[in-house]
Amino acid sequence: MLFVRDFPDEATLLDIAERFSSMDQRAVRACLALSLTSRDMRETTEHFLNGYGLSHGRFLALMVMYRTPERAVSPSELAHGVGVARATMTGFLDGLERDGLVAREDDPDDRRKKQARLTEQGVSLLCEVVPEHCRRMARFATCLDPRDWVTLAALLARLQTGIERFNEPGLGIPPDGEC
Amino acid sequence: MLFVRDFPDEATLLDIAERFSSMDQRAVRACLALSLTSRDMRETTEHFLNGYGLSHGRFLALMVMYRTPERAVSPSELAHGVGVARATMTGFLDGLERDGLVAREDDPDDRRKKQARLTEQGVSLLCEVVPEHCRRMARFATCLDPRDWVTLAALLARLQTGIERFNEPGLGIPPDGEC
DNA sequence: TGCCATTCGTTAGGGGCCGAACTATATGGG
DNA sequence: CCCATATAGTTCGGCCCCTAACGAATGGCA
Repeated sequence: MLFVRDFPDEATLLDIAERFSSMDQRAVRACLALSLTSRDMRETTEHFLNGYGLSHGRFLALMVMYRTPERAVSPSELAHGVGVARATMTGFLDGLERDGLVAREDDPDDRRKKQARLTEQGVSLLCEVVPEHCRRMARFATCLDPRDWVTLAALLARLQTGIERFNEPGLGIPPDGEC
Repeated sequence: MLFVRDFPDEATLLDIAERFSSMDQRAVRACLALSLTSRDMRETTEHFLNGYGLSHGRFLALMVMYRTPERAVSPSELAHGVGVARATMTGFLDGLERDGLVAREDDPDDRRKKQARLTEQGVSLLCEVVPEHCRRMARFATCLDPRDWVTLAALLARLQTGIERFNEPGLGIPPDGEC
């Protein structure tokens, strides 16, 4: 959680880690790996999408619309589906509309609402991106065999519940002076 | 890599995951967990640091200076140590200087350079934050026993090398039409 | 029916982060 | 000695993402 995250280089890392005599080196290394791996997964995908003029957030927005071609989707729904704030979705849609991938229309039933709809251009971009994206993911899934994926998920789940405990009342651990 | 990241809710996730018939569900779940866990670790730390008026990046910058009290550190070194661009470090230092935690001085030997130095106020803030931070980390390390931390690190390392392969020449996998 | 709480999308403003370009300085080779 | 090149720190503009606040519209309830 300290160094964990933006990974100064490994040497710097271990140097810092030394100070945490109370913390297991193995945990430090794993946390570092966790942070790095997550970041790299994200960056790789982002880079792939950038090649098509998309960011990850924008791509997810398109995917949510793509999922339900029969009906248009409101910005709020999109925001919820993608996992960003409504204000953020406004920005995404501004960009997507500017690029001609999406059209915003008024909702005839509720005059507060809008509806976002993929344009033909948007659909054809997805037809280009999605299959390649699928192939990449499928390939990535072969890094571990199914048993290991399950193990990984289980370990992560335990970390997650550990993190949740942090956000509960602060069961104090006796201070140990300095680090 | 697709949905992996900003975690639309679990239901949406699995809904999307269905389309990837070629991809193992177990891998999808683990990737989602990976993304979520990393995000939560990060957020928890960030929240803790915000309570002291720090962001994670700023905190790391302070820590890099704290490590070598005997000599001042240049912004470039700091940027490298923390893992951000030089331009980003300029912003951090602006904030830290404004808050009186850091002083920027000219380097007497090289007039291009500056030197960043913790002020007394900066040191005393760290004295307040670091011990608590250590306790938090030590507590977090107990989520898994050492054996499991090692397992986790090993699995993540395998993922990492898998990701690296993505950035190499594109060994094409035959397209499979639609997803 | 009239009013109030809620929801909609948006705007404003902030922080984190980046790359490119700029200025000042340093340095090595001709 | 001079100039090309490299490096330092900064500035600028951009994207991602957030919260807070807003006006417009809605819907439930007195």
